[in-house]
Amino acid sequence: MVPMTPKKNQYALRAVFELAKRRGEGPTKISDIARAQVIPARFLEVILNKLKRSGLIESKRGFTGGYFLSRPPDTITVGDIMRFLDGPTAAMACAACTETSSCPSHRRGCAFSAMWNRVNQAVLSVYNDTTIQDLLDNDVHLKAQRRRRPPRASARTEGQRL
Amino acid sequence: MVPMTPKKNQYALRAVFELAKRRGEGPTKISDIARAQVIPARFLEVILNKLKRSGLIESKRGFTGGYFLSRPPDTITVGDIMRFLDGPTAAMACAACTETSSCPSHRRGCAFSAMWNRVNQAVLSVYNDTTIQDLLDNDVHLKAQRRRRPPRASARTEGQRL
DNA sequence: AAATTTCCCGACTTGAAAAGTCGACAAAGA
DNA sequence: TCTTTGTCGACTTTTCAAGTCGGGAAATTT
Repeated sequence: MVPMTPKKNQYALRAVFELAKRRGEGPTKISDIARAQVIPARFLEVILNKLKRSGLIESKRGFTGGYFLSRPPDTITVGDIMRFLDGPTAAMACAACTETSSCPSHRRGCAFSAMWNRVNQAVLSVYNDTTIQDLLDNDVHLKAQRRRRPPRASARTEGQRL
Repeated sequence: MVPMTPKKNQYALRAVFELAKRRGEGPTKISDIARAQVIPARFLEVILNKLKRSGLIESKRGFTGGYFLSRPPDTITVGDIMRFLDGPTAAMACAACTETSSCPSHRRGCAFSAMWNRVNQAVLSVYNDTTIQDLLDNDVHLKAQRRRRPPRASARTEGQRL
C-alpha cells in the first residue's frame, strides 16, 4: 500500500531514540545500542558515522567512548534525521514530473503532480511534527500501560503445551 | 526524504488514467496505452493483467481488443488501485511492530508505531480522496493553462543555436 | 478455414540498490 | 604500552524492482 521505509532509516531513528533514552549517562557504545535495538553492530557503525556529520550526535573515542546526542530530544525531529539521511531532493514519486523527460507530461506539471505533492507534504508533516521526545513519551506511556495490564503471551507460545 | 513510489504503481495509475481519458471510445490496446504514457509495452502487459483481477478494468481479445474501465472514473480512487496492487498488509514501516520479532519492542506496539500509523494514514487519506476523475480534471485544467500561457522552451534547447 | 491481431500467463533475466561485512588505522584511557 | 573504543574506505552479499520472452488462447478479418 505504502512504500517501506528503508531499514537504514529505521535503524538510524532507533539509534537516536536509544541515545535519547540514555541521555546524561555519558557516551553509549555502538555495541550497546546495537544490542538494545537489535541492529547488526557493524552496520550500525556505518550509520552512526554518517549521522555524526549531521551534527545531531557526537562521539568520543577510546575506553570510555561512545555516542551521545548533542541536543535535547525535544529539539530533534524525525524529519531532521530523515532529511539528513536521504538528502533534500528525495521525493515520494514522479521525480520525472519536476525533472526532465520520462514522464509523458514533463515540463511544468502533470495531472498527478498535485497529488504527489500532497502525499509528500502529508508525510513530511508527520515527520516534522514528531520529536524524539515525543517518542520517548510514547515509550514510558506504553511501559506504564504494560505494568498495569501485562500483555498476554502470544497464541503461538501459549498453545505450545499440547 | 520520502520513499519512492514503485514504478509499477505509477505505471498502473497512469494506465488507468489513460483508459479514463479514452472512456467511451471502445477498448484501448496495450500498445496505445504504452505509447501515450511512455511505458515499456511488455511490462505494461503484466501490470494490466494483474489490474484486471481487481475488477477495475476489463479486457477484450482479438482484433478489436484492448482494455477499458469497468466503472466511471469518479467512482475509482487512487487508493483502490494502490490497495489492490500492494495488498492490504503493506505498511510504511516497521512491519515488525505489528508482526513478530526483529523489532526490540515487538508485541503490542513500540514507541514508533503511533508515528508510523499516522504516516500511513496520511498517505492513505490522500490516495483515498483522489479519484481518477480528479486527475482528469487536473489534466484539462493544465492543458487550458498551457494554451493561454504556453511554456517557455527549456534552457537547454534554447541556447543551442551557437 | 486460415491468417492475423490481440490479450493471457508463467517463467526467466538483469541490474542496481540495500544491507551487511571486513581490515587496518587513530584516538583515548587504564 | 596495551586494550578498548570510534573512523574510514573498500568490499561482498542479498534482495527485489524492472523488464523480457515464448508460447498459447480467444476474437476478428479475409
